[in-house]
Amino acid sequence: MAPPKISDWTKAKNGTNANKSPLKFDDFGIYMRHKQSKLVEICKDKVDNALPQIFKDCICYINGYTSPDPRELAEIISSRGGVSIQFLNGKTAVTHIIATQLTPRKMEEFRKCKVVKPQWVVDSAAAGKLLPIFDYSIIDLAGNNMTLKLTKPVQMKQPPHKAGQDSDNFILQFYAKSRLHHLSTWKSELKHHFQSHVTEYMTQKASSSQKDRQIIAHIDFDCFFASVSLLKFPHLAQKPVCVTNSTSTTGNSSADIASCNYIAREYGITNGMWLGKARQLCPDLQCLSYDFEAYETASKALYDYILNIGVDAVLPVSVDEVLVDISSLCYARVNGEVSLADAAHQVAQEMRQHIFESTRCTISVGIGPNVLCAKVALRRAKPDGYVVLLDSASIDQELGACSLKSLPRIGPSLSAKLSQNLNAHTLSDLRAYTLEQLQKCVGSRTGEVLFKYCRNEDDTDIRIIPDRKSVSADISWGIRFNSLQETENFMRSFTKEISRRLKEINMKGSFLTVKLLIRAKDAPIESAKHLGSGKCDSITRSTPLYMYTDEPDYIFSYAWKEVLAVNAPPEELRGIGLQITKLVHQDYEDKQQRLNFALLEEKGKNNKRKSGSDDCDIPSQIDLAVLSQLPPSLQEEIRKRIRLGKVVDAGHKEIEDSPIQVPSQIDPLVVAQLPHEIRKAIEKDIATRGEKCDVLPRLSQVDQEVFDALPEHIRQEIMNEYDREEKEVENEKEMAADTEINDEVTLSQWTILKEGLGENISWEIFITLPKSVQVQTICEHHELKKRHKAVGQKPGMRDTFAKLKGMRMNEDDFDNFLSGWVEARKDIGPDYETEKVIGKYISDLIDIEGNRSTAINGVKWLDILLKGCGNQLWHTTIKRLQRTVIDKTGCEVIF
DNA sequence: TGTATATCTTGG
DNA sequence: GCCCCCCAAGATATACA
Ligand SMILES: Nc1ccn([C@H]2C[C@H](O)[C@@H](COP(=O)(O)OP(=O)(O)OP(=O)(O)O)O2)c(=O)n1
Repeated sequence: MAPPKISDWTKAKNGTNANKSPLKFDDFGIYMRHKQSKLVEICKDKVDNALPQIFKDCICYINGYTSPDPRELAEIISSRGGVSIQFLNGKTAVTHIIATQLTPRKMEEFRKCKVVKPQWVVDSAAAGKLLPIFDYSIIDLAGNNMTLKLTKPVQMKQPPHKAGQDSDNFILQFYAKSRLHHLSTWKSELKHHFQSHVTEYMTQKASSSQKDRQIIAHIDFDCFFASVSLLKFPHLAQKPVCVTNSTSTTGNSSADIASCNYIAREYGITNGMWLGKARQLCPDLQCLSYDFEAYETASKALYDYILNIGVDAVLPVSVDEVLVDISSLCYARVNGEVSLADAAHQVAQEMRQHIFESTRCTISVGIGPNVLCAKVALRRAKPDGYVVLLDSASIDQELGACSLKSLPRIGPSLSAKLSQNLNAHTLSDLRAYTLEQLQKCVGSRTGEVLFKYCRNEDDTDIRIIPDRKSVSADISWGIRFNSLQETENFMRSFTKEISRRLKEINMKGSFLTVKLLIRAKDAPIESAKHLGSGKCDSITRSTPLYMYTDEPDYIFSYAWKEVLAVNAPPEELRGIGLQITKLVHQDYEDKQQRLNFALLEEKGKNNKRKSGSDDCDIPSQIDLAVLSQLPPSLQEEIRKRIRLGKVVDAGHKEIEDSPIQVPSQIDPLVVAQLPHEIRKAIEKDIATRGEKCDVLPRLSQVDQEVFDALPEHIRQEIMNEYDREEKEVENEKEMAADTEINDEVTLSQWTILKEGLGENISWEIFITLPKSVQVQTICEHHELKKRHKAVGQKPGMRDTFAKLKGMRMNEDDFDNFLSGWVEARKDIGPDYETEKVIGKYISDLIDIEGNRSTAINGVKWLDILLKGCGNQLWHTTIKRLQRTVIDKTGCEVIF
């Protein structure tokens, strides 16, 4: 089965498609029940003792469309002593499957049974005896499904795919059957979907719902997988059931139970428990198989509904679980008769009714003023109910009594810590501690969260769905390699998989982390769970990729290097993970590249002509490895500009040593958007040459619009670069004394130099350079700094800044200026130039005018303006400005 | 003090 | 056949300046 996909998740918004459920699940459910009861009737009434009871030992499952139709077939069978069922109850021993054709999936499922065509039933009845099934089999003797032969060969008896030998198929099959993989993938897709959706809503709704008290609803299907899987086996609904991969009916199975119904829970069975243990608790436990498609369908019904009622914000928690802001929805219903709580009750009831009608599964709803309270309310509501927790008395009561472990963000580890160190088991236990005590015990951030929890507060803002920061794949099941070759086979397939995932979301990354799970020394060779990982040591190694990439072979080359570096025996490997970070959207990259080359051409026209050469100014040497790691398009550009005759091979291993030439003037924008590691490499190269070249473009050279279009983490990185440069200028005086060169460059001088030249160049290499180059390099280092200093002194002013600087502003003017700045750039983030001017302005306010309060209040105002803003850049800016004020005033505790 | 990466924790 | 123990984010820890 292909990885799950929610490509056509609803795009309906309130209005157009309102109340129009695309599903007819309600009808479907009724239809199923009807059908089921009809069949029972048939079985009971139509037994006819006058007919030969040829089917008396047969239990036949009629699958899908048949001719004669299933009803008629059932009649033939039951009237002759047989049992026919139209629904598999999971584990009943069916003797015959009656089907015209089977999907590969079903084929797999029914491998053990006799699968025969409907005509077998008809002919046997006519003959008055069971005919041999041979002529009626839909499976030929070679083991191929005859009816499907034309499309795709079906492997009937193939042994399971091995991770190290048939890696592609192993990975495919593993993920197709992994519920945790489905769960994770669904969540990612849902989050992505609602990321764009929410922004549309929020722009209008933010202001109104921020003022009123927020109302959050936490919605969750009851025992989701179990409920949905039960739809097809309604006769088991009153029995203890669970959903699991295991097909065995007895024995000590190590299969996970994904979900069990509430009847099973009475026996102490829980989600995630092994089937073997659950059977000990309840021998009568019924097993259902996964039905991922049906889970998607039910989930879609829920999310469709949520969108159609026009909520203020949606935060998907899982495929079956969602947090929604229903503030507007509730407030709109409030009038003289209807209180806010009444409105919340109505909304919850309507939700529950609608979802049951459309899915035949029950949801529970918890409603509260924040996520914490909604979650607690949900717990009390389960199963099949709802709880509204809006008045402070009941909130106090419910939350205080809550066991810590049941609260969001408090898992086994944290709750153990709290119980051991603070002897706290409920929120009211925790109330006795100060913020500082809590932080000391569990860390600053978590301490703050707990402190707020105790006061029924929770800052979680469900409107913020941050950008994706990583893409990863893990497998820690079925990993059993006999040789390094098998490990390599797997890694090749696995890098293909991660590449596929990157391409699927149109992203590339520039940083790789490899995780290896290695059998722990005290763990047995074979884990308790069949082909499981058992207890392992985890080793992670990471490396830059030197370019934004989604290419499987390229990623493999680095991943494999890391795997080899760990040097673990292949036999001991139990799990492997790949993670790609420092992501960019492919769109960005394309756009930027086009932009940059347009700019390059422009520059060529304006600047290069007068130097008399349209070639690069100062050709020089660069490590070919560095060049080959640049994005292909950039490589091409460089080659064009230096007229490199032959094309550089992408496989840089063979040609590592041959030096090529590179222009010293690379477009600053191109440099600015390169991954940090590459910029460092170029810096290193150019600095080592001792040429006068400023790798990091001056700030004024960076086009603001282009800068804004860059992904956040890159903008952040560029800003950091400038920060670093600035600090160096400040330190220059102290360093100057150290860099007098006499006979030898000392190591201490080197450590200082290193910073400016790029960290990758080693002392050993530097010392081998000719003295003249060393001197030149160091001189260059100083030159570089002086120029940066000059830049810092005359930043390019725009009109607004001139105003800010020249005008004698009062506090309101300043605050208005800040408001305007935030309003214009709230989403794209601050521009550094304005930030610098503001920084200078507040410095001057304090230093020259002695006006501390305007400076302090201005920065505080900025903080208030950006409360709840998801853009990290703004928060970094605020921090920096706060730091400026703190430094200038010498007062640490203002903010 | 901060930044960058490694590791742990959480949740469904 | 047994069985399909994923994956992303946030916080803290650690290393280094
Ligand atoms: N260890 C787990 C926990 C959950 N799930 C899957 C199956 C669940 O049906 C689904 C939703 O998880 P919930 O925690 O919401 O649990 P249920 O919906 O099964 O039950 P409840 O009524 O307690 O929500 O996620 C799983 O595969 N393995």
